[in-house]
Amino acid sequence: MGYTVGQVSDFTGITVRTLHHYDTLGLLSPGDRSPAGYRLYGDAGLARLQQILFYRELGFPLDEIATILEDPQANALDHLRARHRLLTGQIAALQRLVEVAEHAMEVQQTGVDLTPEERFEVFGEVTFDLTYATEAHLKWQHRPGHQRAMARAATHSKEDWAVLMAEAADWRLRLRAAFDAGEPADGERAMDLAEEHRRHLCRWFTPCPTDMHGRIADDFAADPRAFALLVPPSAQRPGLAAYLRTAVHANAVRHPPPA
Amino acid sequence: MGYTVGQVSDFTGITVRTLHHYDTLGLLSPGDRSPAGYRLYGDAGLARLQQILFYRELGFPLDEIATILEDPQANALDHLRARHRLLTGQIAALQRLVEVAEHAMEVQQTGVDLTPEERFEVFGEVTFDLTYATEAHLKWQHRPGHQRAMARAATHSKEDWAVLMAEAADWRLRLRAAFDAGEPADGERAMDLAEEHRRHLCRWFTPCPTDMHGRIADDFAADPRAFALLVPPSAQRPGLAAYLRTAVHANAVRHPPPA
DNA sequence: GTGGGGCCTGACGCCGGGTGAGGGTCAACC
DNA sequence: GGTTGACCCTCACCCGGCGTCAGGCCCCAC
Repeated sequence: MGYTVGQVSDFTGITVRTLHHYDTLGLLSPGDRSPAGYRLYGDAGLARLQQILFYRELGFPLDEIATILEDPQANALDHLRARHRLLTGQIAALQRLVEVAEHAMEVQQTGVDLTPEERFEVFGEVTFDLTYATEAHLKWQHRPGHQRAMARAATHSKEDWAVLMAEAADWRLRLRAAFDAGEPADGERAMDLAEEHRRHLCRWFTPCPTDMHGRIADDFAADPRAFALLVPPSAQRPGLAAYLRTAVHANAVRHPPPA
Repeated sequence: MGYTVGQVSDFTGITVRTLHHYDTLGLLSPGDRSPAGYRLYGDAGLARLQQILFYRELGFPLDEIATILEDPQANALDHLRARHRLLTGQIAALQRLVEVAEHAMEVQQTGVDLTPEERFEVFGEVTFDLTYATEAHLKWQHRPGHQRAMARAATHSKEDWAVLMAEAADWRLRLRAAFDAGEPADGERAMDLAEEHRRHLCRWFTPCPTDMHGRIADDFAADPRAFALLVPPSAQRPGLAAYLRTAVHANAVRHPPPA
């Protein structure tokens, strides 16, 4: 009379090892032992095991299950409430992560048709920092133009990217030359470069009125990681991002957005 | 030149031990060592660490992070997709658990105002199997009358429960007596007992027309755990649940529900 | 030179078991 | 009554992702 570990295992789907484990923990001890030392579980044991499995499913740690079951089930309610809070918290956390993963995937789509070698050819030193790009994506997702820019970027072919990046590289050289030559940030040459950048964005990513352009330049000046996507660190100068920002805003004043 | 573990720890919030761990795993090795053997991390190390933390947040195991980072980021997208599926799956599982927890809490509310001693006094041998009760709650939640019965049960005072359980105990004795005496299940005495049970439910839990009563009796006959809530195992007879079921259905025919 | 902080390596602990190794037990069949 | 194969026992190490000592070196300031 009494079920052996194997039988209990067959009934419940739980492994024999788990029964051993619960026995050594004192969580579920067999009611009896056969002369040969076999564990023998009675109906009470099975009932207790059901309870254990119930709480285990809800994610309770084993020792907490033990206290719930030892305690004459007075305050199971409190434990359940706590678990409920914990579970909903975990759900919220996971949902945030899902969102992050989705944005990361969207970011990763950029240039997805390129082979790794091509990607390296095209993006070169402007390495693709998934960490930051995803964060930025999350930050900017509600800003007008961002979705559109991402969508357009995803459709660029390898040749598009090559042309685009060549233009950008050339523009970078001229920006740095102006900066090094001491051209004033609100002077004509700097403003022309700002305007050129704005048109670059319009052509390749999204229509970019001067006010949007201003916000983008603000981001570049505020966050080095954002600026690094435009000008690789090795090609930067201290103050270059701020210089560009000033030029962009000056250009916006010179060339106000169409009404 | 290069940051020590403590400095990196300060920047990133990660612990020193974790840096050691990642070093021994080969996941993030310091670019250099000081003459004294101190680990020194450069900018490349910090960048890599950022990536690691990004993927770690998403729940990637460390070895998978290693392969993602070693691989020239070709198929990070595949990994992200897999992770996305996994995360959404986890969310769904947790939501099921939350539901279970909610129902368990509702069940546990029954007689919540009673102290453990009172609960024992009142429920006595009809022990409260949270496992089964929660399952039943989930199964029956969309059945009319169930919500109402739970709500009413939650408002019963200790005295209510005492009266209720005494009535039930008395009824159980008479049911068993009829069964033992060989009274036919569709005979008058059995039908009277069925009708008495129906009125008991009406009075204490929810208005219970004969068709609802029939479904309840079906459950008792189909699931021993359900029947155990009405008649404790020690007081049962083989076939008693089926006997009651027949009586209830016979009573429904004799006493059809008001149109 | 000495005190206090930071750094090193090495090793064990945690949770919920999985996965053996090495050996006894049980029922059935030859 | 011996063998086979399925079952059971205990003991003990293994996983991941670190936390947490323990024991000892390094470095700077007083």
